[in-house]
Amino acid sequence: MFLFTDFLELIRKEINTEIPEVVPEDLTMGQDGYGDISARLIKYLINREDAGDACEKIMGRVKALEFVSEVSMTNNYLNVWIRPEHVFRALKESIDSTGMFPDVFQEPERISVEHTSTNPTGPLHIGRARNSVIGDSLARLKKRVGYRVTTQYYVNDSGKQMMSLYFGYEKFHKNEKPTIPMLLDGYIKTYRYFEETGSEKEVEELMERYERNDSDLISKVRFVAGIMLDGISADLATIGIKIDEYTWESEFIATGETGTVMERLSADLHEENGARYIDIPGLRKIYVQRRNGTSLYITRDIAYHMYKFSQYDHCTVVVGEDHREHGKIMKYIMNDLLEYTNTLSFVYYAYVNLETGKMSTRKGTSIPMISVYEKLKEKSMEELKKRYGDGADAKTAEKIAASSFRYHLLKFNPTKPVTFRWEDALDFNGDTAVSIMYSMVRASGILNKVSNEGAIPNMENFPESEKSLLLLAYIYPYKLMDAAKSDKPEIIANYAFMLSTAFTRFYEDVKISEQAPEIKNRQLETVKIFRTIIEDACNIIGIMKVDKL
RNA sequence: GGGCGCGUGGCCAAGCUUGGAUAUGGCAACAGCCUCCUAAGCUGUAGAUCAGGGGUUCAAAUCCCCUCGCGCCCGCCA
Repeated sequence: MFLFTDFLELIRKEINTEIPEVVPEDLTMGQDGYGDISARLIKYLINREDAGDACEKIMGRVKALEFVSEVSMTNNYLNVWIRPEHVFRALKESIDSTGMFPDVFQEPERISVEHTSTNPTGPLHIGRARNSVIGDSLARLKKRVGYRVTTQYYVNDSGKQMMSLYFGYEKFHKNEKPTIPMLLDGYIKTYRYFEETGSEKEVEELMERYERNDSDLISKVRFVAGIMLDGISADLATIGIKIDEYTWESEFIATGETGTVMERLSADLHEENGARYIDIPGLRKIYVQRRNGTSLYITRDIAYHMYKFSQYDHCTVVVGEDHREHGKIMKYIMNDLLEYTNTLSFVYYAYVNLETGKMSTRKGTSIPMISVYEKLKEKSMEELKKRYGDGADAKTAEKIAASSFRYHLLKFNPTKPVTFRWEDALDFNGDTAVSIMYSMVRASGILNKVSNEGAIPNMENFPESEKSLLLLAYIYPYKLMDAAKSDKPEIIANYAFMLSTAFTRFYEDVKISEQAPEIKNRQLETVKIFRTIIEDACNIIGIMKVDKL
């Protein structure tokens, strides 16, 4: 996966000669105020008679490592101080030779990340955008650690909501040239019409025709859905998200794949009044075919996953928390019933609420992602004008808007419900994309304005602020591995903010342009290291690079 | 009713997977810092019964049980 000098492993090897049970998780770096690296040995030492002896030996061995300057043993923790020049060199060598830290090599696994997959019944709203932001960052993260990644959007064009969209167009706007606002209007009116008439019969009929593979209807529905979908893709593009593959759910009906699903599941099928279901241990009956022989959502989703498994070794799906049970069922069906060895994982997120309550496209209470983006752009432009007057750059405002939007939705643990507040979304201070971008701009400013005078860099006298920055930069590979392993892109978002803060402290602490040439040259390299890593991390979480702020 | 998720300073979060040394940040508040590589920044002060109770352990924000509060799911919908 990664190729880099692993100081933690080198220390662990020395510890293992005395305490073989110590695992990588027992060592932490730069996480607390004790040593640069700390090894938690208490649980191995507590019942050991020769603990003192073992510690003495470990300290001697670790101290002898070339990159270690000091060791101590406090409260059964081994604290190790690192010579910053070794960290500096490890970072610099990687960046000089490969342009990145850590260096990566390609993994053989092919991974699919499915995200967004919203019914194309309206523009992307901020709730769904949370899905997109998480999914896209996850895909970028998996790519960064070496996987071959494809992003996917599963277009649900065969359910009640899609039929309602089509029905709304036919009933309220027939023969007009369809546009997104018009379709949305028809959709909202349709739901009101259902409420007034107390019947959804017309749409149910359409659903049945659709299920029966009525090609004329399918092409008409697809046409209407396609207009909405183009709008969604355009919305996604404004925040830097491109989806590699769109798969239409109706395909699986048209090609007969849902029939294949029934065949493959035949050994596990039960029948009730002509409908078919499977039993999931500890759960209710899960119906996979209606009495009238048509397929259900889960049937088509199984067909979709059979397709995905034919192309990818691992599939990750980002879905709302209301799909938790569905996810569990899918895993059981794919791995236990259909006996696939491909792996399937789900990332669940809680919905975005408004202070006034829930969002709903059909009730017209959702906030479109694009309107938040526009407001962000507007506010960025105001701020830029304060600084540059007429020289304010609209492209920069767009990048600020896209980055801020993404960061705002990504930085929190997806399991926590978030309440969208305009004042928070439009804040550019503190833990925000802008302050991270600002640190990059400052780094670039230094590199552009302060020149290297050719002296041999001094490898001593690292100020604390520089050392902290280097140590934090150095733990990037661990953060990447941690985030990729646990499907948590927010770890990278939190890290990016920490790293940018460490840089800003260094920046405030040391005036690089005024340093002696041999210090200055080293510190310019430190800035370059920071810029390389922060750009790398920002690329994963979708924060864009700007020249000026 | 059953299942799942969440509960950390006034507000918003990190930490929980793998129990261990002073619970980490941001916003808001207060006090400072721009003739100096961009102050959308930095420094400092104040602010926490880690929802409550019980248990396991030498050690619990972290693991287990119970209670409370909030959210989600429990369809031949998607």
